[in-house]
Amino acid sequence: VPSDELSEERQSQIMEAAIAEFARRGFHATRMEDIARASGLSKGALYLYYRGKDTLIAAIMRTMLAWELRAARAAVAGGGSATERLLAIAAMFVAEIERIAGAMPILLEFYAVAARQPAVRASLSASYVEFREVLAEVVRQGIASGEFRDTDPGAVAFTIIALMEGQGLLWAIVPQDDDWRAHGMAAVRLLLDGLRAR
Amino acid sequence: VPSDELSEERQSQIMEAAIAEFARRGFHATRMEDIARASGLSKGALYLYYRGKDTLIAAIMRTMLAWELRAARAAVAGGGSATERLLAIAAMFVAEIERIAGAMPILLEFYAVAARQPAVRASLSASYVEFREVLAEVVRQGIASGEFRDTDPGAVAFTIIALMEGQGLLWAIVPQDDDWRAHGMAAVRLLLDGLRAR
Amino acid sequence: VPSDELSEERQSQIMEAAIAEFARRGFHATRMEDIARASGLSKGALYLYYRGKDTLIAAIMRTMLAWELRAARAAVAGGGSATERLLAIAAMFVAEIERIAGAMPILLEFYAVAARQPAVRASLSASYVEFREVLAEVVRQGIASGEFRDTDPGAVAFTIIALMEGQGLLWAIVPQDDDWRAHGMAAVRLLLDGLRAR
Amino acid sequence: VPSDELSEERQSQIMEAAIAEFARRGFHATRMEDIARASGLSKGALYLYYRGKDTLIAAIMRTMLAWELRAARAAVAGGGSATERLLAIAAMFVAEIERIAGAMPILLEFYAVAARQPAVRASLSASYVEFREVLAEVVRQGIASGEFRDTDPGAVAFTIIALMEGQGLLWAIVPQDDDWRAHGMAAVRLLLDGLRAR
DNA sequence: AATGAATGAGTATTCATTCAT
DNA sequence: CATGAATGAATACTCATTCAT
Repeated sequence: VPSDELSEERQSQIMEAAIAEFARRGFHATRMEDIARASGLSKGALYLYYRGKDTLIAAIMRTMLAWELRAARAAVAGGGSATERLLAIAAMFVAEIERIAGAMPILLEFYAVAARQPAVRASLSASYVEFREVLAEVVRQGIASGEFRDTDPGAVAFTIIALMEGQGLLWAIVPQDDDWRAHGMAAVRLLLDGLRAR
Repeated sequence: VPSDELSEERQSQIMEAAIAEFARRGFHATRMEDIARASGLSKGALYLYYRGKDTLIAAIMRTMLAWELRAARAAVAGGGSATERLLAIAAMFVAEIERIAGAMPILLEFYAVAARQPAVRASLSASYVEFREVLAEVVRQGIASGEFRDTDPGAVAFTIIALMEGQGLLWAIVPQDDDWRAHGMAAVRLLLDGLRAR
Repeated sequence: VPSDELSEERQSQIMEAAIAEFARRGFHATRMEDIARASGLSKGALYLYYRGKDTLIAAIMRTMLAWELRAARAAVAGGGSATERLLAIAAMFVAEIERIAGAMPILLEFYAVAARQPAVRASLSASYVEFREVLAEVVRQGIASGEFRDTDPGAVAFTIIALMEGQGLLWAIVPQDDDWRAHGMAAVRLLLDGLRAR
Repeated sequence: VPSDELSEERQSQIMEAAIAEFARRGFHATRMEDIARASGLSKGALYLYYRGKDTLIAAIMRTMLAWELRAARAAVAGGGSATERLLAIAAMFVAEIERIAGAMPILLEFYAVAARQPAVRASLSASYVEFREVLAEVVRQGIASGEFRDTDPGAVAFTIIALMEGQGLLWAIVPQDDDWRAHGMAAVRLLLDGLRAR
């Protein structure tokens, strides 16, 4: 089990190849040999860096989750009014979906796995809670500043996340709608309209 | 190759067992023998009524899709104002999610499959389009009656569907939140608030 | 287990269908259901008249063997000189091969089975011995009458049979040669020339 | 997918085991696991060197065909009169049959397969034509040298081949006759007697 | 560290046979 | 006699994983 800091390059080399192959064929239909070939390494080398296929899948899940969280925090960190920050998050989400377009099927398989494996579900759930808290805080600030009317911040956060996730889902299934980007943002504006103090 | 009207009872007998097993273990981890045992039939009998595992999965997908569509149409068919009818749809959706609670993991695997198989994606996509049209029509009526302000009906319909799907997704992943039902309806009310003419 | 004399018509009904199917697909690739369909009976009925697939195959073998033997005896029974009678046998053989053309692949599978199963080989062997004796007797008469020179009748009989069987084999494999019939008879004439007293 | 020159040793290792098992039990009754055990390799290794059972069978057929052709050419290549060379071929054939004694049932199954599969039949047919041409040429030389009387060389070649094949067939079926070797050669001498110029 | 040949557990599917009606 | 739904044993093939080199 190599541990050189430098050869963790191997790990991402493998993960990159794995993501590509998993996206193309799915977790189950992708053989370790496919990943080996795509990574330019040997089958045996894969097991030098990951304990096995399941471990590799789990590592990918962790990584993708980290990406999303990082992006979300970055969006919230930006300044501006509560409305502006929520819009920024929405925009980030839409952009993120487009960025990992090819890997989207993996996300869906990820969810499918999570729905069944408590351990996987737990980490996903944790990051959801964290994300929800981030959003709720923004909403809370909006209410405090008189920008939003008085509503349950948790419910609003839940709604936004559900909306974003649902958009990602539809995007993966429905034939690429040109209106996709517009619809995504329009959806959030509708929400914000409902939220605005009158 | 039995084809008696009466023995289509076998088909649902098998499908019922298959849904339970698939939900518990997933498409791949479920062996035909598991389904046989759960259905009280023999392995061979399964193949008397379904050409194979894939065919069985496809049949389940079709059936679940049909359930959803039927429920949606029923909800819209109810009378009342546009707002009332959209709320009815939302309530139906929440109820439906609870009804098929155990089968939810199947839906996620269903999406995962759809994201990769054009044929599956096509039917799912078609039912999405149909559903969107149903919702858009309600929105259009709401606008005509002065109940809603003037917005893009298609965008609103897209938003509602995304919201519903996202809720289902979160529901499957996040530890059963007691606020689930409340959140789900609150989310739609937020939307309707944003939609209401002022 | 029906035993009416009349319903042994069923047996030939089944055997006829079985021969056709076996010839088309081979012993192994033919399913009992194929035979049932071809015979116009139900799968269960087959087992009313034959204990099983193997029994049916054995019955077919017995029947085909009986055909050949009957034809051989008929040919020898005809009058004429030894040469004429041997030619008659050869002609009969050629005709027989053409008659059962469609069933020829069955004969080859028959041999393949016989080469491995002692019981099957035994009956085939017995009929070979009998046939050889019939031929040897004709040769013996030819020698006694001064028509043939003095040779080992058994060796000649063996030769003729080998020649006939070999012709059948080649006929089944080699693209239908138009010269087939001519070659077959020419071969025997060559033999008879070698046999003739000088 | 090993391809080293060295590890084609594996291929013959497997083929050798397969021939033994196929001869004992037949193509169909032999399971891949039987071959694996007999070869001292694992089931998986078999598929490393042959795409599957059918491929393995086809390879064996090709190999056995090549053996026969090589032996035939070698026999013809020997010098001597036409009569001597034809006798050499016959002797070679008899020897060859004895050499592959254990594999004879495979040859019969081979023929059974060939009678049904055009592709297999084609290669067998091609080698038959080639062999026939080799023999016909010897006969032609014998006629030219005045050793044989004037006959159709093709018919003679056909006759010899049929005789040889028929002998092999009988040998596989009939209880091992001690006279076998004598009969085989006697049969050819009869033919040559018929052929000799007078 | 890396390789890739070897392993063998795991499973969908087929089909001869049975038996309740 | 006849049916055909039901059974379950049997098997080719795949692929994650290991380990000698």
